[in-house]
Amino acid sequence: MFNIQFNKVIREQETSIPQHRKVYEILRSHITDGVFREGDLLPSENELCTVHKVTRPTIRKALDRLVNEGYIVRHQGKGSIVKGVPKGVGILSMTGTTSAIGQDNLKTTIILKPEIRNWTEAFTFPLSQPEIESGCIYMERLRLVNGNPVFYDITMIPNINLSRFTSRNFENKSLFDILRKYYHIEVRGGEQKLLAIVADERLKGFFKVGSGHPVLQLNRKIETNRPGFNIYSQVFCNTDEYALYGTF
Amino acid sequence: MFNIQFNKVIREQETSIPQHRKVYEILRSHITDGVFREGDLLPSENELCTVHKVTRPTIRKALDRLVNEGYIVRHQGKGSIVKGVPKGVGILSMTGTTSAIGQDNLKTTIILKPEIRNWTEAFTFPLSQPEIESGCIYMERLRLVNGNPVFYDITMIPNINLSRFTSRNFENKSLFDILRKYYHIEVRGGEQKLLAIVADERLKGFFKVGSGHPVLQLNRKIETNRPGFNIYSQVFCNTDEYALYGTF
DNA sequence: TTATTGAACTTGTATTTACAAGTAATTTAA
DNA sequence: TTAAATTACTTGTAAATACAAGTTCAATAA
Repeated sequence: MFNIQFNKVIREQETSIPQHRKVYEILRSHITDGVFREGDLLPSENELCTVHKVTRPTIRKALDRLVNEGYIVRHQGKGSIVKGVPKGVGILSMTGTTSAIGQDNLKTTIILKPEIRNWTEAFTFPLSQPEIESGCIYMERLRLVNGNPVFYDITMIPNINLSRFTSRNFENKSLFDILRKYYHIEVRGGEQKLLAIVADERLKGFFKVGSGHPVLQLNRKIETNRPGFNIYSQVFCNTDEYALYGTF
Repeated sequence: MFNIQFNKVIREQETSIPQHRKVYEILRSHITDGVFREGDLLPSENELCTVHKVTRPTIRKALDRLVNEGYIVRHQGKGSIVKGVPKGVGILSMTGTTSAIGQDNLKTTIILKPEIRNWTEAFTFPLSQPEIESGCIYMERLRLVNGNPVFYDITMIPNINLSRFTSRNFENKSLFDILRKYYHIEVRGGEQKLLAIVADERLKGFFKVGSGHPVLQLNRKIETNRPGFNIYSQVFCNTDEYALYGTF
């Protein structure tokens, strides 16, 4: 009796992260890193139980999340089959262009290095008082897919507790990876507005297109695990070659 | 012992739908129908247990899904708070324009009544052999929001076991409600491609816009609970007045 | 009166147990 | 040899139990 208590305390000292979440993270990384590949059969729930030293409901909670996010499908009687990394989930239901396209074909040119600015509004999204007071980090980037300029995005982040942020290198790196790795900021969800516009002079220059060219515009507010810390971005896409793809 | 078994058998004769799903459906409909409104505190999990005569894990599974779909948020120590019907989830992560906009402001004009056609492809999505062989039901509609033409959509559905389908009335009604109600077909998920185009002659006429007007184009494949039965649709949106809105 | 404590709620996590139901391969009977 | 039945897996559902942890409010002590 006392032993169980004791072990629990020890475990929570180590992490305080719930078991089902840890199992989820492990399995997820095994899929993204290619340990499990598309079509593979995951170890059975009971096997996972013994490996991770938890019970079935805990394993199932981890698997539930993987199903929800599209990493696996489950079949009664057969097992859990890896669907792979939800590819196209990309820019519509995910957060960055990097995760949408994949790092290989994506090159990033910094149009405007991160700098600190004042703001009162972010792409039609209203700001909270703390957000306004802390100011924002402003950045402009052009993304090239296979050498062609496809995305032009403006990012605005509240300047709260982000030491050395403006001096980091964002070329060919995911902003969200950096936020996760160095600042423990994770994306929880968000909202977006989508519209079709005609390229203005600036966009015509970036995308190397003529007059009257249609461009897809995305305004988004991205919510994080840090309450009140939202990331705002405006993305313009030239969809001539690459349509935006998403699943739901 | 025997009694428990017995009750279970009876229950399953009645429905065969899992308890957590039934609770989910009830709570969901209570939110969509306005029994619970935005900001309301849902009955506590224990209260729901006694009301629905199930245990907490079952209730929690139902609530989990409501959280995932954005109907409620939960706060430890406080309770479950109703967020309302996920509005903007609309056209980007949901299925129809009706559910995106709401029935009130939406009027539908049938441009081309449902008719049976042959098909070999559906908006760049490849078709399976059974789908090709069964033919498709083809339909064109124009949707007006507050009197303005905003959506023009083409729908293609495999002609499998849909008796009296072509004679049904689709004006101001959700196609997906009809499929759910009369044919027990439910949407499971789907994929979509998004791009910005310039309005052609036909679209210029529908949307009453001039030359060079940008239009948002959506090609989507919608998967259902009936294996191999997919709905294909192509939606054109005039985003001048109404930007597409979505959450993730 | 004001700050603090504590009790009574709420949801969050986790285990244990049991059986239902689908799948696949093996064994058995024709 | 072939078809049917068995068995040994798999995931799906559900209950009963326990405690952790956050919230709220009323009772208590300063």
